[in-house]
Amino acid sequence: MQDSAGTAMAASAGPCASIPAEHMDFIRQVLDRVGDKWSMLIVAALASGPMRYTDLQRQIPGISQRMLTHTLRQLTEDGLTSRTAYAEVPPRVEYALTPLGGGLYEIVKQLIGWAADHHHEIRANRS
Amino acid sequence: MQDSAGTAMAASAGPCASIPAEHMDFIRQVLDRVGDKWSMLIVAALASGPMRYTDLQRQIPGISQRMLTHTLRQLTEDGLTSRTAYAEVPPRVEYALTPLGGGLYEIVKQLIGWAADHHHEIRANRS
DNA sequence: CGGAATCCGCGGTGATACTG
DNA sequence: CAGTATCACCGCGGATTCCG
Repeated sequence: MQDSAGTAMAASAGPCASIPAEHMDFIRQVLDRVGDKWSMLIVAALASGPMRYTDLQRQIPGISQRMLTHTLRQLTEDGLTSRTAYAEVPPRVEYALTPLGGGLYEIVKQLIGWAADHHHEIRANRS
Repeated sequence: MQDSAGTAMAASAGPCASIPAEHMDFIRQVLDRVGDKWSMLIVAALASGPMRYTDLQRQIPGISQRMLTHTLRQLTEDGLTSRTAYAEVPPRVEYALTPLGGGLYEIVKQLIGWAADHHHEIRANRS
């Protein structure tokens, strides 16, 4: 189990520093899912509560219908989000974070926080 | 602003649930960098200490020279890694995590830990 | 309203060969 | 050893149109 605020990881070639070849596989899979263009944004948007399709579209500027549908389906297939369709008129579909997706959001939240804290340093280094 | 339904996140004190439009931009930039195919893997590999070019190639199975060079350059441009060339024969170049990169690794480490903990659930959901 | 289907460009990615 | 250069692929992702 990895310490939450690891201090001296450089000292030991521990469990995470050198990634075992067996772990590489699913790490890559998770990274590919999480690291695609929209997944994290959707997870972050859903963290404030269930949302409808068009709400997500408004919440995430620039996302196309194709990518919203596609990413939502992938996330739902992986059990990170849930899809609930109400057989009404007009039709209504709500997407929500599952407990699993909520766990991922905890990581995403930190990544977003880190980005907010350090993006100016990164920008400065780029110039 | 006359929002129709989404008053929930407008008043929420949540740090990240509703991402302000101004933040979207650099969040996307960080995600694009961090979420590409190899960056996190290189950061994780470098967390155990400085490494040479060929060491990284051995450590990260499947990465091509092109992508290793390319990603390393991007990371170095952003100040996440440092490049030190020793003018010797044979030439030796060492890459290392900067403090900024070390901070990112703390997040990456948690993401890897999360992946290790839950990848079996994700796999089960996919079937 | 909530999608599905189609077309298509761009760039991320790998393979290979060459260089200092 | 540590790259650079060039080519070619293919699939991500946007725009548009149509369906239940």
